Amino acid sequence: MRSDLSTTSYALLGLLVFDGETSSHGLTGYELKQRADRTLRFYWVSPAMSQIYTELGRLTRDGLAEPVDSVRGRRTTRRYRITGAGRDALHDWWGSAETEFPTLKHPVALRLLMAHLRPTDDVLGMLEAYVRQLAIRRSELLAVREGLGDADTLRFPAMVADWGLAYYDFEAQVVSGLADRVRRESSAEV
Amino acid sequence: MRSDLSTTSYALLGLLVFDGETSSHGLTGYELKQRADRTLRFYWVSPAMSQIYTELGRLTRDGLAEPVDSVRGRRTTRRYRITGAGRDALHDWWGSAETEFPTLKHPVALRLLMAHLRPTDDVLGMLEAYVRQLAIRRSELLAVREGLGDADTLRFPAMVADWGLAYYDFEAQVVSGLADRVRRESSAEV
DNA sequence: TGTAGCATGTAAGCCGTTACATGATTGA
DNA sequence: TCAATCATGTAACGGCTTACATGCTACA
Repeated sequence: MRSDLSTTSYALLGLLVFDGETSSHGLTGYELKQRADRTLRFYWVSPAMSQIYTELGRLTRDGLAEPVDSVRGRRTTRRYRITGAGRDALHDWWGSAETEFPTLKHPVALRLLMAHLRPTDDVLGMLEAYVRQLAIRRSELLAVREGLGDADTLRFPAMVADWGLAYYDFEAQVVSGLADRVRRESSAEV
Repeated sequence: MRSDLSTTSYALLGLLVFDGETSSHGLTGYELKQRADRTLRFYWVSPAMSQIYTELGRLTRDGLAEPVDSVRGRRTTRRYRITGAGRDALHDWWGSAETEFPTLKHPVALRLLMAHLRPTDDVLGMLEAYVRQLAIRRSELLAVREGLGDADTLRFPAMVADWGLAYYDFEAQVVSGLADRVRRESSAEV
């Protein structure tokens, strides 16, 4: 019953709580990974499969989730549901632990910092590649957003998705501007 | 001479290359940590002291940095400089390894996702606390930006800092908007 | 019949943190 | 003289990834 979980544990518990509200009979580890890939990925992390199973084991040990084995053919799959204790733990975590400041690991910014090491074309190439990646991410997130619709139960996930879309737009705009700045300053030289 | 370093290693090597360009006699681990706190922190991570020393040991073993012991009083401090091989390794890394997409760990977004678990005031309190933290971060980064000035040698670090400032402004604006949305939607209920 | 996707786990190992341990120097 | 800051490291451990291992099911 000891509950001193990592934030990632609570994130997974959060996915289980949403599932619990739609009267399903729970999620397999595999399904949980898919949900994480669709949502958590954009503003937290999507843990590896092995990590998912490890966390489900821990949540079960702590009584925060419960497994139900269901047999289908000669195969037994294990579905997990959040428990009452799990709901309580999630609720408490939300309110108690102070909310840490976001952590950003930004390889593009890191490389740009040292861009004087490389010719201008390399720098522009990297920035343009990032803008292309942003467009892909944005379209993936847009699909998620559209899947959420305007249902009241999903208003907060929808807000988070909107936030993410705005963020990708912001990044694309800033990076395009930086690329212009690099182009201008390099042609001004000689 | 084996060089298969983590991105954090290259980030530190990047700090050493900047230092090398200003004809200093190198940096101590302690000073390197201070530089990381002023710059890397905002878009990568600022490693723990113990990590800094570990990385410096590795860079030295690989011939990418070299230590120079200087005695002052009864105290010997060890200053590190980047080597030619270190410069080459950094240059190669910049161009070779494909630039990964940024990773965001955003506890505010994560909590907002599950905001239906808590009363409106808790949600607003969290969002407002984040806006306050953003203002503090912004002012810290602004001080860094002003310290960079308009020198041509520091134009890329300046670009990155400008980007960061714009990002903090974006976040503050979006989160304020979300708070308004939460307020409106909660007063509309009953 | 074969392959892609569903499904579940263990083992090894990296990266990074906190805790621990130690001591010198500077300045109030 | 006392506290803050400078300075350097080791040990233990947590979180997470990749690699490894295994097998079922649906469908082309």
